[in-house]
Amino acid sequence: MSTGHVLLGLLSRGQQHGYDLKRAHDDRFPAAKPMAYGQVYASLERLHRQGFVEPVAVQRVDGPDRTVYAITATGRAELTDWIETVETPFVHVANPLATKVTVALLVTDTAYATTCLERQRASHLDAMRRYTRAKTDPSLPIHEVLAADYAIAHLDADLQWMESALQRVAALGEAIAT
Amino acid sequence: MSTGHVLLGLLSRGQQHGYDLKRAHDDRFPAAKPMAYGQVYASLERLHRQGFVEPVAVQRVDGPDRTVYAITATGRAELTDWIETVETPFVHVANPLATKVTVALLVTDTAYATTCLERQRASHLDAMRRYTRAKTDPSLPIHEVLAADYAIAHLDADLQWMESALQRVAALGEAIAT
DNA sequence: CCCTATCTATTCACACAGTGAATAGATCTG
DNA sequence: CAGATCTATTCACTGTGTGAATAGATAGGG
Repeated sequence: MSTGHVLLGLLSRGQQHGYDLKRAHDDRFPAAKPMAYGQVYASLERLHRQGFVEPVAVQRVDGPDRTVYAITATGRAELTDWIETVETPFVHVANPLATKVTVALLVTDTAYATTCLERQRASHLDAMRRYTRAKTDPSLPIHEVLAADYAIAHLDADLQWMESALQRVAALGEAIAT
Repeated sequence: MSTGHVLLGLLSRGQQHGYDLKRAHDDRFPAAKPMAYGQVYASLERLHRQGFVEPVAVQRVDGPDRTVYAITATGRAELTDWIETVETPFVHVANPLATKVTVALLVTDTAYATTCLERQRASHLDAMRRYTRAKTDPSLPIHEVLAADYAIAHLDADLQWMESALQRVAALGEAIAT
């Protein structure tokens, strides 16, 4: 539950209510997808149920009620634990490109799968160019630079995989036909 | 709904019931996470509700009832549509490594975040070595080869990103402190 | 002055995705 | 013939996320 941990991280800097948490998130993680309000309150409820977070006040200032939450000692422990845990990459390799190629081979033939892969490669190359160009802007904030770095590196990884896959589509097709 | 499309793909080869679909999936996607039975039946129900799939028979041969499903014309259309749709990569860049680094910087300081990143790097290097070694086995089935290729390419991408990030942790920390 | 638009803050109903255990008939094996 | 195993499905539950609805407060414009 990454969103939960992100909220805990934000709360570690001081108590806040849901609305502000959403805005703090979108502010501090500008490259990430904006958090929906519903998501924030649902996550807070889960965190509360787990004892990681506690409502400390209900204020009514300039508007509707706001419930202010604070991180608990347990929550802090959970948070540092999460930060210190090394993410184990790829227990099972979830490869959406391979999934689609395999399904394409199930449904039709090698030529078709090849075409789809090639179109996907073109799209990736295009995205790659966009991110590379974006990075030339010297005023780009650091978050965006790192986001672009990440995108470029992984687009390149996908491209490498697609090259490798294109060379083996025929063999894959045979493996599937049997 | 990738699982739904995979099921449609399997059904495009001929009608089947849930139990066999699960086994066909695990067979044809050996690198993927095995599908839980519950997931299969739930997905079939969703596909049915959407008109992509239809129960065509209830057999009772050598055991309990089995409901056989077949793909519909609509389902076939949906399937080829999905296959032909190019996946748009990274509308929003979801970068779990960056998320954790940012949260680490919110909670503590640059040195701490650096340590976490370095440990993550070590773990990635280790995984990289494992997959590289696995690939030396000449009898490795093609699915596994492609899975290893994918894993290696993306582990490398992560490693590249981590190098880049390590050089900028200080700057990131400052951006966050403000 | 009041009407509407906007901002603040939360809630609700809903959908999808996935897990683990339960159920239950049939067959095999000692 | 008792228990294990295989076949096939269902159930209750959790987590995650979306979009719309609700509702109070305030600011600006005709």
